[in-house]
Amino acid sequence: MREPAAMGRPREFDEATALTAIMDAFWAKGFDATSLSDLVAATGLKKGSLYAAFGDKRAMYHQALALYDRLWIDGTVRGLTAGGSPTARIDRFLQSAIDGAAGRGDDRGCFICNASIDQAPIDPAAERLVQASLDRLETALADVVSALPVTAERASAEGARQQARHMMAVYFGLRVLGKAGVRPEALDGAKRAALRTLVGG
Amino acid sequence: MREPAAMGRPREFDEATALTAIMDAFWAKGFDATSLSDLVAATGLKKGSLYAAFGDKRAMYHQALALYDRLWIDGTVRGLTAGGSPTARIDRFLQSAIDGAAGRGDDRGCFICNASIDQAPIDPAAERLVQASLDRLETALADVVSALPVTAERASAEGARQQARHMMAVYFGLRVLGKAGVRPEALDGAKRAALRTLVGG
DNA sequence: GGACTTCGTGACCAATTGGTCAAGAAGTAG
DNA sequence: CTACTTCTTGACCAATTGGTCACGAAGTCC
Repeated sequence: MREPAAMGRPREFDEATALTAIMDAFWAKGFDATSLSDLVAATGLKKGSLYAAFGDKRAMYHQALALYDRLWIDGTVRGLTAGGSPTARIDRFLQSAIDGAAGRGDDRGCFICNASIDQAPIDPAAERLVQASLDRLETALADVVSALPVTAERASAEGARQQARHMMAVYFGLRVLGKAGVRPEALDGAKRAALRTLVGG
Repeated sequence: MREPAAMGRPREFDEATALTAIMDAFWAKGFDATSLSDLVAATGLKKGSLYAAFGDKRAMYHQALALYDRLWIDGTVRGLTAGGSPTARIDRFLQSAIDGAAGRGDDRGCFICNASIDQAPIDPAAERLVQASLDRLETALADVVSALPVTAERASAEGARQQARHMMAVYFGLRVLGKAGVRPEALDGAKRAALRTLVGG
């Protein structure tokens, strides 16, 4: 945590922006399909600098996941804790999965979702990072669900947790279907059916 | 479609079992992480034979996806069209996503789900194959939903479609969460909350 | 100024990647 | 048996993979 120090030659590039570029690369193509040359191209740095600053490829991936958590999960959690009725917040949450999908331009989906599929099962450190993000999402969702009008079903904390996890599943399901190229209108139908769940008793 | 013919030296291996081995390999590790050597090891064949019989790596992947559709999606669709009440069938459907997950041994998840994430966005042929499987699942699910007691919500065919897509999303969401290592009990809670959706009016 | 430390660069590395091909083996048709 | 066709095998290929390292450049500290 020593800010000053820094003896010798100072770094010429900004680590934060470099890591953002790394995150974008991994996010877009996944761990295996992203080569060192991709990372070099994305950051504009040379391999040597990359290794000196971030460690090997796996370490870069982990730091990219952590950065995603700070940049995007943070934002999502904030979006869930404020702004409109509980239902509206959950609607926005699910809608973000639809917008990020087939809508042209951004077909990267959700980095956490991608990492769950291809790295979590074979990389314990990646799994831990993913789980941390999932936990934060689930907690935020549980809070929103608890703020909904009370029903028999969600009278207990456990019932609210279950509904929160249900919404998580819908969210990631929409992400998968979006990546598969399912039309946005179809995703919207799924979303509406899922939301209808929350109102009734 | 000529069964007889076969001039010259006959093949020494069974193409069907070889393709099954290929499918298992791609299913377990994804397209990028599965190397030709992996395929050679999985099938017991030499590279030359593999290429002669199935084409290049991408072609093998496509055939693996098609085989998965025949072997597993077929089975899932059958499980949805018979055996128990509509609710019980959907329960079984969702439960299969939970069983195939954190339960030790099989952490391959669902091949279609994996392919949606890593190949569908960059391989049009893979996307088509995935979509075909998704369509079959959705149709089967819509039929089951229509067999449920009628409610205002699913009075229309469109309403039933939406609920079917909702269940699809939950299914794939459970697959993702399962790959991320979420505990089976937590997945079960999400499943129960999702199923409760279907009963009420 | 000099001593010291860190950084950037490009050359270099072994291993693996997906893929091809010639030659011999093993069949079938007449 | 001969002619022909297909299959199997292993050697071979260029390109790329992730990763290292020595050396000169560029700073800080006294």
